[in-house]
Amino acid sequence: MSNYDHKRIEAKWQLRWEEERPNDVLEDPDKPKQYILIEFPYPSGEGLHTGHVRSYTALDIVARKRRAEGYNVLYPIGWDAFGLPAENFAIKTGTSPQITTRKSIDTFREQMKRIGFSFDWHREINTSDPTYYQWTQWIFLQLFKHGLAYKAKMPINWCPVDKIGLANEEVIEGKCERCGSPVEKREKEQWMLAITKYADRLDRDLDTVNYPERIKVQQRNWIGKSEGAEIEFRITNTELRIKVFTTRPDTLYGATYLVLAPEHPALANNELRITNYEEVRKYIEEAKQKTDIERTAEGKEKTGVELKGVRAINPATKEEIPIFVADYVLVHYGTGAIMAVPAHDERDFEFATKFNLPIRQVIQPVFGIENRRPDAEARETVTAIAKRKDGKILILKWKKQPWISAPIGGVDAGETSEQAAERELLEETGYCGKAVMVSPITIESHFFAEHKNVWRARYDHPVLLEVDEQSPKPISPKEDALHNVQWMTYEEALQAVNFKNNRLALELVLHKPHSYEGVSYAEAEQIINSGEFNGLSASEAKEKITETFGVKKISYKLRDWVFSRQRYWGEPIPLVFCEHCAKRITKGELRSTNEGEVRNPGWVPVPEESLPVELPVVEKYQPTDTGESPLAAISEWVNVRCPTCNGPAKRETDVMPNWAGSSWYFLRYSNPSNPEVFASRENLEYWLPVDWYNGGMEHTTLHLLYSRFWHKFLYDIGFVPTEEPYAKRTSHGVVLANDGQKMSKSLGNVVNPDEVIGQFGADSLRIYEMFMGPFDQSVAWSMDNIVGSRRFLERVWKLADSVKEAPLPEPFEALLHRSIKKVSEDIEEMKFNTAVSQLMILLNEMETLPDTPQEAFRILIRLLAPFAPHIAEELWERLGKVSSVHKAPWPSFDEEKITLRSAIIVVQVNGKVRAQIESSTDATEEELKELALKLPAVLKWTGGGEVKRTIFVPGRLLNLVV
RNA sequence: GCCGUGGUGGCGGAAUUGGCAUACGCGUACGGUUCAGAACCGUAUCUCGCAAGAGUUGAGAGUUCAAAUCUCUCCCACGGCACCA
Repeated sequence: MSNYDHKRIEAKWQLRWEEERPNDVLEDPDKPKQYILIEFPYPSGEGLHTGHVRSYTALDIVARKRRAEGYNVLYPIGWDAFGLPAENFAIKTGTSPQITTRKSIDTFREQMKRIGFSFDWHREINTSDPTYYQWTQWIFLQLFKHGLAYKAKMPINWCPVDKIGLANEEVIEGKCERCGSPVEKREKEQWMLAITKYADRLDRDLDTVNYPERIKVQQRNWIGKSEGAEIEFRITNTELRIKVFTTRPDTLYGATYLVLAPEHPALANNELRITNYEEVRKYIEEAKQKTDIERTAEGKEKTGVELKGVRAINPATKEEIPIFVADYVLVHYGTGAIMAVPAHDERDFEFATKFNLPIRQVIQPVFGIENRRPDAEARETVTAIAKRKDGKILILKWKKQPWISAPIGGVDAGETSEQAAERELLEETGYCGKAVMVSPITIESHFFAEHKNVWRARYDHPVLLEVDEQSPKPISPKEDALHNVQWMTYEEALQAVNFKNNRLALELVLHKPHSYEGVSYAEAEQIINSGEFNGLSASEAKEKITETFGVKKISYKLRDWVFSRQRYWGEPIPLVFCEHCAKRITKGELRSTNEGEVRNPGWVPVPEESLPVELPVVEKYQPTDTGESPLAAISEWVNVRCPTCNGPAKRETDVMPNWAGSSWYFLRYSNPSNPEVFASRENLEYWLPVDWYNGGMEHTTLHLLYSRFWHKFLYDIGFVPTEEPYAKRTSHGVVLANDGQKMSKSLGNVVNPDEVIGQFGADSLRIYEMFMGPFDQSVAWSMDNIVGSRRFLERVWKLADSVKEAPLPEPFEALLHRSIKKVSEDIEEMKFNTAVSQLMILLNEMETLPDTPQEAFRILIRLLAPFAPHIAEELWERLGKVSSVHKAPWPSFDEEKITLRSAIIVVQVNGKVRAQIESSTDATEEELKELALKLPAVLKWTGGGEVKRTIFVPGRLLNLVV
């Protein structure tokens, strides 16, 4: 037989698939469905990237396997075609994005077909196609109508180079994500989407989906939910009140000053009647001019100005406390104002130290703290020891400075998951060791700064010893969850324990502080305490203090989505502004049931039947310096009639961000050419949710969150049948260049898949990309290693020559069945590298057989088919099959046949391998022991001595302890 | 600083209910084939040691008959977030 000629074979089958379209699917209610999805690419001018190939091949394998298992599989492809590169290219060359995009798409499509992906090409979509973005605009209008889109003047991140407003998500370390230049702040009218209204559900519903933990964690962090309270502070000389948000209402008695963000509205026109307003105004101006990097680049050095002539009243202590403006407080979080509790917050502590403000502790860990090492630095792990009512103890750890972030309930601050589990256990069983409100003492900050260990110094140091009922022994870290303890005195402990490695837990039993330099405890208690809340646990205190002085409140880090781009190459926002209607709505002459119109007076939606609002052809793509879209220059497009009053009106010239089209594309795949609706209910019900969605980690906080938001909204208004779009999400690692760096044009280390295909073939490329390393980890490309994959396929090719009707030898049959199992399971777990490895092992074994049994070879080909579809198809045909290998059912395995009848048992003496015995799998311990003790290799090490103990793992191992 | 992931031969990596560490592939060496080379085939390939043997999974300790895997104390790399009260 001829040599393996990948060019001929791949061309032949690609042509056949093009004609026969085996992967175009129709909805078939009688067949179970599988919706397999990859993130559709942005069709850049650079062509397909090896990273695309890795991800698409992986899910292609999954899709092909699912088809072989009898599922009706939807594996679609499309183009996320709006985006900056095409527009920037247009600015440079004058070539319209429409043209460059079309060209790029053609290239991508050709490249993909050369790799043999089993996409359903008849469902191809393109976000920049008017028949597609018509529906993007439609969805936007629904958001508008439901009051989730609003125009707001707000400081936005402005990139002076790209001349574009950026979403927070697009600002990386204060720099523009695209060009890396420092981002400025500008006030700009922007369309916003109220994603924060969905914050809670976006967080909560993560429990219902199958995403990797790290994605859930990242999303949760991004949403940043925190529960707390809003508390009002009265101001001395005005009627004004200032609201603060805090997660620690239990520390209210320790609030010794207030801080407002520079942008806080109460500061705008000296409403507070500050006597040093000039100074304050100057500070605010300075803060505004600072970019985000500058604010953080100054390190942790806090700045601020006291507002003279006004004071706030702490509602709990009734004390008058100073107010500051400082830029360490952010406007857009909480209420833009905080109550500062320096004793229990690092930042407040730092500020208070610098400005010499009182620091007042109000929370005390109950059972004290334990230091693993007596000389431990402040930032090391500290441990709280809690004693339960039944006498058992728990050791809880956190990594914080105990006197600054006093642990709430022992662990809340910075606890690990393990500790959380312990806490839950605790809460169930009930223990008496939560932090309590104590009568606090006031110390002056200068004193505090000099004596940081002062709180520790107040405790006595008896020793806690873990004691087994029978024999006392020092605490073993392994069993530190729950155990019986007794309490010993320090002297007793010294005698019972050896101090090796200081592995002795010192319990710092809580005592009332003895005395203080200058202030006795008794005196301190007189000065201030937590009043009627003394003695409560911190969590109880939170509840009660919130009830008494404020209201419960939940805050999120997530901010509303800046949805406007002053650009050309995007979906036009389908709204017009009508001066006339604006006036009538504000005056109340015009009533609208449309929440968007009410909320944004004068903004009128383009009627749905007039959609799409098509992107007009322009001559200049350059955005203006004032930040307006190039669309603003086309007066015949801008000037329209108002859909409501038919008066003169102007179109919105901003376009949508890239994220718009990709927020719902997976819905369109279910019904891609429907002119009536974005997708029919029927088709959505058949295909949704997406069963398996793979993509990059870089999209976890942007695309993934945005599309979940849109989906939930569409669910709420009754257009999609599921609350979550994706049942399962996985992510791929990045393919790096062989130098371990990111592939980039400027570094000249980009690998072009076309070249690899030319030299080695698409099948080799696919196999290599799967074999190169764990799918979810980054791997560097290697041109040297790819030959291994090529050789593997060549050997499969050659083996076909020796295929005969031949029986399966017994040990080989076991391997065959084990291989089916391994490959099947590995695909499901995305362990493609070991799946390929198993195929290699199987091939190696087959090569040692005198003849290649037909049956075994056919199974090999079927297992190989998802990975290397072309060669598999060709060999399948050579075996005389008329129908495609991709239509053949997935091989099944027999668990019985996997277990070998005989096995090699490892014999250890004292845990070291000394010999091997070949025996039947079901041999008993006694039989094997007898055999083993006759072996010279074993005798040498047992020395004929008595075997004290035997450990036996059936079918695997025998360990003799002498 | 916080959160997450990872650290195993010359290289990519395998092995996780604790049970033969280094599967599979690359590279390298030697041999075969060849006029020669490429390709291909075979053998070898963690370290020390002639060998018997001993050591080895980022470092150190612990638990165990047995640890890459579990526990503790550290170190390093990568990714994300970063004054979020």
